[in-house]
Amino acid sequence: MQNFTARVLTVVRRIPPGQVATYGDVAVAAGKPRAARAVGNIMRDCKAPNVPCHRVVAAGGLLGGYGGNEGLKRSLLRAEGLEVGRQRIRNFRERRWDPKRRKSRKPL
DNA sequence: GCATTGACTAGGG
DNA sequence: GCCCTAGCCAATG
Repeated sequence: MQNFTARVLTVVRRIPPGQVATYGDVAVAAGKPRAARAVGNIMRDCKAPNVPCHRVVAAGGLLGGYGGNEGLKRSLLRAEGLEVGRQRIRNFRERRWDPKRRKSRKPL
């Protein structure tokens, strides 16, 4: 078992390109469905380069933030094939990462 | 250990 | 569709 932070980073790392997850989704995948806020705080640090923090957005498809460079976040997401509006992702529902699809662990 | 902060979320007006 | 409020959690001083 690792710290919540470590789990969150691991989860975010598993988000494939072209897809996005909300802070709440990440929190759920990390084991604490109510820690969306904490997830945001952890992202804020975002010191791990292997963690695509720009793929983590707010609920409803809102962009959320990006250390003050939210414009950059829009560009990155758009570059991955997402339809980003002024402050919301249009095809968010289609591009939302499915945490249930995490690594098929060979159910036997 | 307590108080404050913050890339959050859901609900009500 | 927008603004405000209450709840929740980890990190930091």
